[in-house]
Amino acid sequence: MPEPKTDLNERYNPAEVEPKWQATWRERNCFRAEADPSRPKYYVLEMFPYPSGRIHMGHVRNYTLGDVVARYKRARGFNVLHPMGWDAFGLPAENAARDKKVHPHEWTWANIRNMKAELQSMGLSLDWDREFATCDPSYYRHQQKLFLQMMKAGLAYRRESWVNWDPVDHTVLANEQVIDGRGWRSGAVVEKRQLTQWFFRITEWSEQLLAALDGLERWPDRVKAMQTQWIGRSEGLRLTFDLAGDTTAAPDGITVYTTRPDTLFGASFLAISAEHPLAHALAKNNPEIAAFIEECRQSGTSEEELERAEKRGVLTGLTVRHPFIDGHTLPVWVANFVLMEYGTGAIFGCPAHDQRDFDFAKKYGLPILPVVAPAGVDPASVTVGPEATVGDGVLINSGFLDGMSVAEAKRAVIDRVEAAGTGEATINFRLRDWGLSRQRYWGCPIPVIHCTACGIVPVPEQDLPVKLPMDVTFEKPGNALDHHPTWKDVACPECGKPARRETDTMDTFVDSSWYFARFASSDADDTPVRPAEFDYWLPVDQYIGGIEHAILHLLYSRFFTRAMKACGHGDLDEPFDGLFTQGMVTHRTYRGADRRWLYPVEVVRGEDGTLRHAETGEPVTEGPLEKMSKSRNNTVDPGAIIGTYGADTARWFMLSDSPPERDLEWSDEGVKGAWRFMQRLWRLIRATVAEPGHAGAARSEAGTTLLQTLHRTVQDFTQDLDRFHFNKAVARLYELTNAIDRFEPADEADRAVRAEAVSVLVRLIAPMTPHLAEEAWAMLGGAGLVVDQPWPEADPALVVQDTVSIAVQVTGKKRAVLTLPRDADPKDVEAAALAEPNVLRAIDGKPVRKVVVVPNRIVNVVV
RNA sequence: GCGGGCGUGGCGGAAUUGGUAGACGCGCCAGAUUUAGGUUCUGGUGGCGAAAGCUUUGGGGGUUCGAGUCCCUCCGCCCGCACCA
Repeated sequence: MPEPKTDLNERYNPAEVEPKWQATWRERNCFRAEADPSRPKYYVLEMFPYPSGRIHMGHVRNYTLGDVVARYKRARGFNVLHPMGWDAFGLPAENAARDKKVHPHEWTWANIRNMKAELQSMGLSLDWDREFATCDPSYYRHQQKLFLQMMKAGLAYRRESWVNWDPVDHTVLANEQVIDGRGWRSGAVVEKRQLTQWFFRITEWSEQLLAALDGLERWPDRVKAMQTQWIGRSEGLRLTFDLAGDTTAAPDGITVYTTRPDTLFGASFLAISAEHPLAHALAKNNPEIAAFIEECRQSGTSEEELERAEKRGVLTGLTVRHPFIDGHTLPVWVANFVLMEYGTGAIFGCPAHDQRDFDFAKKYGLPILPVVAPAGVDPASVTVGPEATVGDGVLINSGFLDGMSVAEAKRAVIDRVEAAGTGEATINFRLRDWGLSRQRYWGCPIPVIHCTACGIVPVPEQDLPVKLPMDVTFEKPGNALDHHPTWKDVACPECGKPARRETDTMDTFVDSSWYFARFASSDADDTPVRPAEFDYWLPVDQYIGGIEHAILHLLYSRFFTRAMKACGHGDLDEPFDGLFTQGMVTHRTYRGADRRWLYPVEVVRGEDGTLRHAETGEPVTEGPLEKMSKSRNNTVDPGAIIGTYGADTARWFMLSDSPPERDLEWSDEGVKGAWRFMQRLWRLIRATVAEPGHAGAARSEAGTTLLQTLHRTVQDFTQDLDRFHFNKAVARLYELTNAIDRFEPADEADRAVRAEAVSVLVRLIAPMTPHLAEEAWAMLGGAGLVVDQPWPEADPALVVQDTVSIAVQVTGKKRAVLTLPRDADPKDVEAAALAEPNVLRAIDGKPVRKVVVVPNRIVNVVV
């Protein structure tokens, strides 16, 4: 027998093993994907990174999850597409240019080179041949082409509107990019400005974008709920009130939107937004209104301020006629709580049944007339309470509506208004068109030319791409394209006279709205996407990324996919068939004596258990778990972890313990645990290689048990991978490893069983720790590479156990556990249960009223 | 306020349609190996109890032979949206 002791103590060395297998995979083009209609495809995609310079733990988690799926599906026989690229436009490059005097182009490409090397050290099964960066003209020229096609189709257009202006980043932001009144990137309080901007007509598909959410069965409910809310569909009535008396101020009347037409008889005023055109017109001759409008503009829009803000308004002096009550008029107010962006920017107020109208009426002494008697309240004795009542009930004080339910009354009012021709039933959406103009240099140029004679002229296709000029400076704030001395000067393509290029660039979310489609044919020169490859690879079967894109990127991509279809690119509505949103990677935070944030590596735990600074020895206070971020200094560098422990350890730790959709706490102990397991597997594999055994002879009972454990593990592990239960899958491999370790082979046949178990274990673990698996596969003498091995199949005959343990309860309390043959006769099970001394003691001579026998599970004796 | 989700040991977390609560890992305790640290191995580890046993899934109630799981109710936490008419 060989003496393996010294060999066994030899450590697994990832620094040597991992680059070796990465090189082998690369040399053999293992992960190159080719469209092949004869094979089932599987498209795995993780949200592509912004090239900030370094990868962070969030990337490691994201790409580990995706890589497990990609490698697993590959072993299951799918033709897998698993590409990677770079979301490379964006403001940080311009900030770097300003601060470090390096051109955004240089900065970005240097970052890409660095991050690519880091990603490659993770051993991801990526098809790098399809790589592209969105800042490359070979990508954005196609985006410009798509833009022009969308313009032609009426899906991209230019108009003047109120926009969100970020005073720090000096650019406009889309509604989706304003979070609680602040810019999503800069955090600056957003201002309102009136500018002429380019928009995508996302509202074209409001209804479809909402309805199709139902069909996205493999999307998290949370994300669908957020998009539903964002799209914000409501059904109501658009109704025009005519002015009473002099109608010159608004000859066409004032149109309001309401979802409660049933409460029309309870209306006591009309209110228009301070941004309403009528309010602006009236302000010209009414200083009070002008002052109020100015005041409204300056008041904040943050949640907190709105909470405190009082409902306020000024009278316009106008009155309108009630459509159903002859001779009844309502005053018209300008009010601070009416939004111009929603509905028509005007409402009728029914104080009894809307809390805001109620507050407003209280303040200004307006009538509050209840018109809905809540269920269970006598219609004859309805009183005005301290709050508005908003529920269902029976209509009162409402003429022809009296006695109807809310739903019936809504219908009746709509019918009558439509018959009179003063309004119509309307479906209203909260969703606004997507403003895509950005006053920044480092983005995709919008390919149009402004000509004083011809207007807006698209850049002719043969002139694409409109490239960014390289000779730009960033000393002045604002748009470097605008500051460029000559770039914008161009001859009009139509009349040839001097004209001016559009200097706005596209929102970087445009770049990421179709990159997944480009991956299907990233080398296509003449077209954004080649139809055959688009049809074969799309949709993405499994998309993986952070929840922070629940609305932004995921909604824009759904719009873009429809827009591409409308422009003749593919026949697809929904880009992502399955979506998985991972949790964040968190870490403890630490602060030094002067409250400054400390890096985890600066902190040590002393012998007395207290935390101290590693160098200065000053006391350190431990803060809460927070998302890893530079502002908290609680980041851990993936490069350092991979350098010390190897990529497989980092990957294994990412998959262990925490379910992938939840936050994961990064801890040193956890990483060490993962590292120990890598070493343990390594020893097990070496021991097996040293004593492979011979199959054929009759195996021991313990050997059979091990085989059964093995096949059950294959079955359960596979199921866990299918369900994204990676933490449970990891636990099953621990259990299998424990079982193999505990197993003491009695003879050559047993050793062969162990060798078989280890061989299967290596194939199961390969998607998670691919380098170790590859090295082990080679040592075990497996043919070819482990990445090319088919997925192990569980033998149904070996999955079932011969014996089962059955708990025996007496009136619900466990008193004994029986070990019996599987599927034993219930009568025999009952008899065995009633023969247990512990059971008899618990029965204590009382009459047995009933015995419940659940086959192979439990017996409950009721006394 | 509206919408989504959650509450299980010291910690992360397991528990098919209701059927042995606490798998697996981390941490901790004890022992062995090692010159020592580290590594590795063995055993233990929800709580109370010497033990038999009792008790335990945020609190309370219910349905059931049987509830972490279903129903009612209360409490607490997280996430998203929000003057959306």
